[in-house]
Amino acid sequence: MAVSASSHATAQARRPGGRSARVRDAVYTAVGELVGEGHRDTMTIPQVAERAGVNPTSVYRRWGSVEALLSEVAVAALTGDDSLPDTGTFAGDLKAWASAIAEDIFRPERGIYLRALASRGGLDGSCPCWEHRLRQAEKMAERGRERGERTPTPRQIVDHVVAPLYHHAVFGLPGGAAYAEALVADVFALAQ
Amino acid sequence: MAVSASSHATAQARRPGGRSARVRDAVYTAVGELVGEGHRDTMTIPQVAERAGVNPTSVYRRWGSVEALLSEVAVAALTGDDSLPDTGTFAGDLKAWASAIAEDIFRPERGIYLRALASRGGLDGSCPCWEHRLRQAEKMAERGRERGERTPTPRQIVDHVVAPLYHHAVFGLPGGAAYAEALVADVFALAQ
DNA sequence: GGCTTATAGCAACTCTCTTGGCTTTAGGAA
DNA sequence: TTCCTAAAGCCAAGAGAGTTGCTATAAGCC
Repeated sequence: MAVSASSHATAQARRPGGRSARVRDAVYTAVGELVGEGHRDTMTIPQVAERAGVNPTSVYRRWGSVEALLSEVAVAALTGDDSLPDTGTFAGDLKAWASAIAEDIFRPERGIYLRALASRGGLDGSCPCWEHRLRQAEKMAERGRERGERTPTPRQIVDHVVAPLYHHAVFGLPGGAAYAEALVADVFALAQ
Repeated sequence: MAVSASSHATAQARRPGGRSARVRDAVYTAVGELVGEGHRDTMTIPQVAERAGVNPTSVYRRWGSVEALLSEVAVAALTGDDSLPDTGTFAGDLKAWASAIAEDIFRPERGIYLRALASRGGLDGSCPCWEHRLRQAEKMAERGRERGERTPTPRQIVDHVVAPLYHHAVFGLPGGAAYAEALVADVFALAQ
């Protein structure tokens, strides 16, 4: 899946539809397409620029390097809208959430984006998608507690469910629904 | 710390001391030095070759790209000898082991190697250092069980201690002794 | 409607990575 | 010792990435 031209999750568009915004969208889309077609390793700025119908100079000036560009696109793609499941129980939510994450990040393209982010050490010493997951975990746990359920802490949830999943995805280790379930089962034991 | 010239953990030296081995060691050392001096991002093959006193062509032919070279050096560095603690109890072993890992991988250079490995998705779909950690976990758990202690499974140990540590190291998230201890405490709860 | 400024486009140039063909060297075997 | 072969060294050409100074354009504002 290419990154949609309308996903400007990170860049603060002064005015959507302005020239800068159009260029950025075209570039994001081009990157998404190239990655999707498996040219991640050979991708260069002139190439991206050509496909985006944009002058290479513009890309050089705005992003500087393929790595910087890629990780920006990665953040946009990885922090895109995903809804939090609401099954009525914390157990059900966590299970659904974990398997949704697993299904998402073990797709080849997601792996590429994840690795692009990883290879730069997140982004400025922190990782947007990690924060994102932490917030989701907080919300899930809070909902559970409001219902009177015992839940692990948000930190435990991300450390013991999200981190192993991401780790496996990043390092190309096997991972899938069964793996996610095992992790969830473990983390439940913590709340008992 | 530069990678020692005598660490050929990966390459199968036909005969240590042969010309190929010398070249490889010189190149490994050069990479280690350059990384240590903070030139990871600007490092090129001609640069490595020059510092190693080796012809660039040789490096191109043997490794093909900086990324491939770097990840090979990374594997050598990351799977180097580290001894398993033996404190007499599983709890002690695990605690010591986790904090040793944390202390190791949160050093900047280790992070670089880890990321180099991550950015290529491990190495051929699996990650040598992960296997390494799994084997260590197996050994620790086995020793504990032989003493009649209750232990988490090796899979639980790596998933819930090693994975979060590595994940934080790779993505530049904060992590240290306190973090490692929290993880260990969690994983103990699993064995109760 | 005209002005200001940030940003994109353009064109020419440099630079060095990368590759291919060939020669030379040195390990390992007979 | 002598030969065989895999791997390293050397040289030279080319290709394409990346840069820079300048101009043109169009948002945003008075």
